[in-house]
Amino acid sequence: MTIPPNADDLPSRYDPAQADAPLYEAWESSGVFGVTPDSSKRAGGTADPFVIVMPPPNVTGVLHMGHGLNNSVQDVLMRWRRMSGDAALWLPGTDHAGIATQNVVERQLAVEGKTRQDLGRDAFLDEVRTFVAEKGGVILRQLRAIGASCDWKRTAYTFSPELSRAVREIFVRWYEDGLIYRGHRVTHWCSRCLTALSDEEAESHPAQGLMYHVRYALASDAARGIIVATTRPETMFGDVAIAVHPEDSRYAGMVGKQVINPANGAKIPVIADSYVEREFGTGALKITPAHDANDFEVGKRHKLKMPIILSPEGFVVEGTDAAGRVPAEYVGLERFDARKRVAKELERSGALVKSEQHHHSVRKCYRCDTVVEPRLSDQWFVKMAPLAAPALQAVKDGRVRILPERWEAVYVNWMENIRDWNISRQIWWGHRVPVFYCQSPATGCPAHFASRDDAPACPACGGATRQDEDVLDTWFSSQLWPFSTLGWPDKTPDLAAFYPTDVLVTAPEILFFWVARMIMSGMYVTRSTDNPDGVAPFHSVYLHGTARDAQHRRMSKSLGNGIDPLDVVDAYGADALRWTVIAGMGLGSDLLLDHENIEQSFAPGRNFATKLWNIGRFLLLQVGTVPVRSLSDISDAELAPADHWILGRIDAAIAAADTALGPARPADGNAWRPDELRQGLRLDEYAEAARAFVWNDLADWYLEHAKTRLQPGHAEREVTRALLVHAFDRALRLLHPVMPFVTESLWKKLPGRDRSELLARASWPAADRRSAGAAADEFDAARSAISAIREIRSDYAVPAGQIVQAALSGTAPLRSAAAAREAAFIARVARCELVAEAAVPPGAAARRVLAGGVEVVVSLEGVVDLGRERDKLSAELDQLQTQLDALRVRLANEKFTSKAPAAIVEAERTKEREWATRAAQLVAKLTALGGA
RNA sequence: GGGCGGUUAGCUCAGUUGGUUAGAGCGCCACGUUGACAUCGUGGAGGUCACAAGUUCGAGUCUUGUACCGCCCA
Repeated sequence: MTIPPNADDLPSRYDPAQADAPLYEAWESSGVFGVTPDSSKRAGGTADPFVIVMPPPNVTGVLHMGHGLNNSVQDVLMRWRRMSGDAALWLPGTDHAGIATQNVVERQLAVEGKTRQDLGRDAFLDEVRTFVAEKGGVILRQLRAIGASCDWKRTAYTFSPELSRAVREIFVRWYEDGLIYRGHRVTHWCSRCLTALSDEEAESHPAQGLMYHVRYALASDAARGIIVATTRPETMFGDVAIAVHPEDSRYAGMVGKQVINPANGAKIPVIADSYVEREFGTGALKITPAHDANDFEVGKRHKLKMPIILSPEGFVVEGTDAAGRVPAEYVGLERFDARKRVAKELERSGALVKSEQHHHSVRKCYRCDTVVEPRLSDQWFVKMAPLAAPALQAVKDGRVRILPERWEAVYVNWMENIRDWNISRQIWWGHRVPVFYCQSPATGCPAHFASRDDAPACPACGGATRQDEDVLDTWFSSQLWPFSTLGWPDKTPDLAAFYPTDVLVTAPEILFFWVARMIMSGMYVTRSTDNPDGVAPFHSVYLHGTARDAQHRRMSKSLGNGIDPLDVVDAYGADALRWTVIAGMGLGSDLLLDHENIEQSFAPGRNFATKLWNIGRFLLLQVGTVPVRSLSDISDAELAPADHWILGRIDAAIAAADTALGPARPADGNAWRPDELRQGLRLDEYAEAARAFVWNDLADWYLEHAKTRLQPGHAEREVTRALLVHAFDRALRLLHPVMPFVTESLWKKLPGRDRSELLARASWPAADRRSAGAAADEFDAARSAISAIREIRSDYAVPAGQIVQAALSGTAPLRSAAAAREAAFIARVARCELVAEAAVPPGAAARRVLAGGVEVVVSLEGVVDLGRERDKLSAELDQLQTQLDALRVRLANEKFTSKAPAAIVEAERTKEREWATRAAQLVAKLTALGGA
């Protein structure tokens, strides 16, 4: 005989601080998170692969709530699929984060008064590597604290030798395919980071600024002029023309004439270009080709000079083609100082017609918030249109779905208007552009060429080469993540087994930065003669919301409104954190957390873990540790109505969870069918379904009911023990993906369980279909009776300790008989004594007619207020009568009965009969109470 | 300026192909410690589904317009 645990072994609360870490250790050391390629169906195994690649956090980053949310979602999916028998791979890793990491190290150097240039490229890179070695990877350890079930052996890094090889490979392929080219054009330039940025990296921010209206006088006739509006008068030194619309009658006579730039006295032509919008501003534009992307295009069309008048650092200079254009007193002025000074000077000279407040947007560097400057330079670009076409089609065909749906429209809109991608950065930390130049170019030597090898010889003359100084956009390497992490460009077993992956879980902010580019590059590298479009790297993109505070502001360091996930883990446990983010976040909605009231945000999760823990505690204390009979060995005849009922509830909960989470992949293996395109990934609905089952069915009803049957010597004790353990086992399995720690902790303790077994590798539950509906309905009749008696007690404020007399009867004898069979249960939980109806004094009783045909009468001798009971019944009757009248009008309407579907009409007729019966019963009760 | 979404209970949100008594969690109110759990239990209040018009036997759900809020891109 096994000795049952005693209450001292089981405190009344789960203690995550003590229990969580050893559980994680047990999972990790058991290898349950690991998966080998040979288990995948694609590589000769038997299991469907299910793969998620983790959006790699910055290598030196630390965990914030966004990571907590992002990784909780992924872990729920991974644990669900792992339990479902898939070859489940969650591949973790980090991103070298070019500009961001370089900035951090540069700031450290700045404290010592040094710049990266002081150190030189090699020494600086050593400095960054040292920093990454010291600080890097912290976030991966932090992810373990929230329970992330990654296959850590495969931890990848975008700047590792292996992934760097993938970067070179695709660069060279694209270069050789003509998809990468050198472009001389205006790009966004960050004067603090000293690098060009992509369009996506220069974020628009609303701004309030001054719009200056400046008059450019005609050189031949100072009395005439053109007024131009600009927000950046400092760029006037770089003006090379004034452009008007060719059909604009206001300026018809001026085209071809010269005007004088009031900022520097230079004579510049008035040109006509249909790019100018006549309705906008004065209808005339100053053209500064080197410092505005649109002006650059105009300048190209008109073969204008492109003087650069700002230094890379943002100071006024006479740069390329600008000799003589900048008055000496402006040289060396910071751009915003120069703006003020130019404006002042224009005002003094009378050229400034007016200046007015103006709403516009300015673009800022996404890494340092510096206002970016459009600047002419030579950069490497990827030609996007050929790559975008198949990636757009894949989404339109349903080979890739984007959830929530509205982001799909955003994706389509972006892809249809895609612009070329500037991939070169003038920083040092990153993959160096693998383009080489001949050191002593002779006739026949290429201007440049791309190479997989370092220091290749010039292919034409065989001479020495030098490598391009620039490095690649950090997103250039992360776009390869779904296949570079699996060994591409080699044909590895991993790549065969796990590409394509399944779900990509991330935030909408990086839909273009990362997701779209992964689809494009993933399809590109998997093109074949059989499949010219290639294979998209995942079939589902799940875009989750943002962590925000109670005022809906994005959580951020600068606002100080963040919540540290690790603080939450310490105070409430990882399960509570996960519960809050999963249960609290509908598909696509933001997660609102009040940083000033952590308790309100995370207590529900902790409370639920406590509830679960106490169900387990009750079960272990009452059921003991002796193994229980298996459900399949118990005959239907041994099952009580309550058993049938809980078995039905289990099946319903499993079905609800499966519907909320799945399908895991498209049924036909290629594209989503329209009917399944928007299904699944409702993690909050899954969590709620599991919670409702555990709390509202198992704990509130079945467990209460079991208390009597578990008494030592009770004939049904063994069946009850078995059913309780079965139900709780199913509950723990269902909840494991969202609350892995407390469920694992409890599951190990269930009777008959071998301590070495892990819930993390147990099977996901499937419906038993043992529940007989009629038997379950009997238990429902008892539940209804209990609720009715409780309502009556509450209505009449019967003291909680007082036992009342109650009788069950009604028009549905079977149901009332069934309810009567649960008399002991009803009596105990409704705190009543069940008597014959005749024993209840008619004048001092409250009655309820229940939907199932059971009628409940509660004797309230000395408590009941007859008038109040009459009012109550009248009110109920009134409401019912109103609805019944409306129903009868509807049924009397010939248009309804003839046009509505027969099934609907029949349902309405059935309802009419039921309501009429119930109304008649209510009338009878009222009459009995002396009412009208 | 172009594209897209939203407005349902005090708060945050569900609400399937239109089917007629609109749901949940949290919060709120009342009562309560009955041997798993007060991080709990029992009961309750609370919504003319933003507004207007239309389609329909029937509209939270479809159409159009208005107001307000938000997102993406310029």
